[in-house]
Amino acid sequence: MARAATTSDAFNAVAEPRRREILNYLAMRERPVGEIVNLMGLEQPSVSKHLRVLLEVGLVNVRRDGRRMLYRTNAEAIRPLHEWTETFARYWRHQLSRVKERAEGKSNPSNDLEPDFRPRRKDDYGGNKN
Amino acid sequence: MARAATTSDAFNAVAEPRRREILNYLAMRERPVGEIVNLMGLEQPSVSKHLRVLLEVGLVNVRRDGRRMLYRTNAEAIRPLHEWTETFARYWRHQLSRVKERAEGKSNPSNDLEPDFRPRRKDDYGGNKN
DNA sequence: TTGACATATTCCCATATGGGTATGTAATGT
DNA sequence: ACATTACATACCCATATGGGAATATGTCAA
Repeated sequence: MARAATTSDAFNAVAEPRRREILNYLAMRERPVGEIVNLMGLEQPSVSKHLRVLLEVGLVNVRRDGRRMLYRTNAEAIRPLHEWTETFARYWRHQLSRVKERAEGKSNPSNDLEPDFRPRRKDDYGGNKN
Repeated sequence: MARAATTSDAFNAVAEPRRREILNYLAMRERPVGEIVNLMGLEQPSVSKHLRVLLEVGLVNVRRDGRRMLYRTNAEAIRPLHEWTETFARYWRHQLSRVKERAEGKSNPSNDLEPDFRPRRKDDYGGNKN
């Protein structure tokens, strides 16, 4: 199996930075595709494809206006993400105290391998690479 | 270019449902890898690989305990996601009124192609497929 | 040292990608 | 009907994937 489709849900759709950018643009007001193409330095087809993904997961709406298609962010669809992250809020509010303690000096010399994890390999032990 | 690496940021890392599941498990308390393997129906190597991704983007911490590795969610790293979604909160709070209006009957008969977008293709017009 | 246990890493492969280029299609103007 | 504008799709390709199986590494115990 490969990675899940970007259209499988909002989480996958917003994983792409470009799409988050688009959602930001389209949140304040609806815009035609061409305008987004100008705002971002991307080719029109790429923008259209991103919009398609966003549309499929319901993150944007469209409306036709003559030959233009006016897209707009459907904020409602972002709510599930907000709610999922919200369930962790109580934890980071708790962890604040712990993080502060640590910053104040009680570093744990050798235990606690933290933000940069461990060496991938102790040495080049000659496993057949590639 | 292909899709961005899952390790490029928290957004990409949490796009994978399994990883969100893991984050949920590890939020309440730290757990050894084996326990996660049992909780989810996955092989140990897969779990380790997911944990690696989460570790690289700082979504979890590790601590060694004998031969076991105890992982735990670092809620702090989820905050950026929470904040990004939060910027849309004011929009969905606004849109509520609009959505209600629509539900109450003023449907826009033919304009407004909405949650199911348009036909991909009018007919099979014989472009050389594959 | 040897063995067992707990994890991590490597190797495999099918699949979905995002970008660009080329082309199809819909709506408008003349 | 024809040209033009505004998008959408098709096609190509390099790349990163997630899963399983096999294997390596690290730690403790006897």
